[in-house]
Amino acid sequence: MTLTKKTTPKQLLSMLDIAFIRENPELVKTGMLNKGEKDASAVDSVIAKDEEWRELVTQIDRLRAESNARAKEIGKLMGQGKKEEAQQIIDETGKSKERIKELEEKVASVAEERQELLYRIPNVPDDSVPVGSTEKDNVVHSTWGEQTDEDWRLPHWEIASEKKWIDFERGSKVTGAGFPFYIGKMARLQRALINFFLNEATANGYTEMQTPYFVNEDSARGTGQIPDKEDMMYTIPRDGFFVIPTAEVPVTNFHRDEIFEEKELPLRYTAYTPCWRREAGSYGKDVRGLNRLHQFDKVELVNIVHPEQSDRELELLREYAESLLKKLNLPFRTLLMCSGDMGFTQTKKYDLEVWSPGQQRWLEVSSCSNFGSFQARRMQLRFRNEKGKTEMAHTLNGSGLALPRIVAALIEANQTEAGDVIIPEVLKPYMGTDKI
RNA sequence: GGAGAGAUGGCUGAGUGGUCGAAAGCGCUCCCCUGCUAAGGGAGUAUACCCCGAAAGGGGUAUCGAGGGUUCGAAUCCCUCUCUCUCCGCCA
Repeated sequence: MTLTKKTTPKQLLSMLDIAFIRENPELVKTGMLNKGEKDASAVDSVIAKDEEWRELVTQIDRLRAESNARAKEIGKLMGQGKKEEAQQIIDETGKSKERIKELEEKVASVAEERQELLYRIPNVPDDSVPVGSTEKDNVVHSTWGEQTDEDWRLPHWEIASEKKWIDFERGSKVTGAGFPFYIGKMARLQRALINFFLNEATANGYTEMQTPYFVNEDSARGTGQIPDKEDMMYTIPRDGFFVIPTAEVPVTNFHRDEIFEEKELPLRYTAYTPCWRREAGSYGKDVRGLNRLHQFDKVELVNIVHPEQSDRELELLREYAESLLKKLNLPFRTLLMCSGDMGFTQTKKYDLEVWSPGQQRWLEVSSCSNFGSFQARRMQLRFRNEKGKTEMAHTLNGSGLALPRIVAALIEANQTEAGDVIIPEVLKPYMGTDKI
């Protein structure tokens, strides 16, 4: 692994490869429209702007080459003591300097315009992604377990408040809505799930990490939270930090500006962190109980892989996340997200939704995504291929898993009519008890 | 928080205005020699972008923590910022 120095000046940051856009404009436009963008004119604009940029760069490079040659000649003459001849060349040089300066200013502004356009172009969906506009167009990839429907089952917030397991009111007092306290056995259950998920991940080849919970602006940009999802994050303006909305941000940025040897791939990391999300605009039944919080716990999985492996890796990641739900014995379904519902940065995405028998609805507990080279390009995360050339790696991530909705479903699915909650087999060693 | 020192290529580390993208050593790759568990000789070994070329390859520009300035010319001089280390203070 090689650490390169600051290879990501902002004006060079791109998301899709400009060369790829240039060569496949129609493909990129179609992808953009399928993802629900209103128009795809940014594609033509960026190609035109890039053309302009390249012409300017060529001009500047030529002028600089001339200027460098003159400076070298002066150096040589000075060394030989021919001061007058040197002075003659110096006198001739003035004008080209001004011209270069002028062009440099121009190229900087053109580069910025080009970059702005480039940022607006989303990743191209994979061929296997269904074209669609809303969540209704998502395809059910598979389902597992029985979707129970029994009248006596209570929603988790009723059970939890009855048992004094989760205190939303005091959470509101101490911090605000969406910041609950977990108490007693429920705190223990959280800890049990975190340990279970981390142990499963490390047993499956993931390297465990503990990460910073605040990141700087470059990192937020690297994984695409900026400018795409800036409003999702809490900020610490005084120190210029962003509070992480997911461990994906610090973990993926861990290798920013690095070049790997091909044999070092794939890299697999897992990290437990709390996640903070502003969730502006949410309301109603969506935010009831544990359904949507401003702070929640999650174990995240991140893979950095060879481009040829990423399709397969996404399936492995999905199967791994599904295996956790099976071990917890929680019925779920897996959705293949349609083009319009999958987000700006992904090429393909699966959502895992667990069945909530107390609420009679599906709750998303994991999202497994392939980003292709999109994030990698932004972060300059590369490897040296067999020809010795540097190439962008592919990145994937997935939740494995997010806790609150697991807890919700688990409480509701495992409640007995006597009012107990049965602990799933795999969690018993962590809980030290059969039921709570 | 106070005081000081520093930031050069994968690593160590030279270089205080002129053929410096950067000495030397280490590491790594390839070749040669030898033949014995180790050594010797040679060559190569940063990243990004632009131009030419079908390609192989060739030409050019930029980068010595980041940004700006002085100069015909900056790793070297000036300014701002960031980070690291040492000492003091504080602290889980």
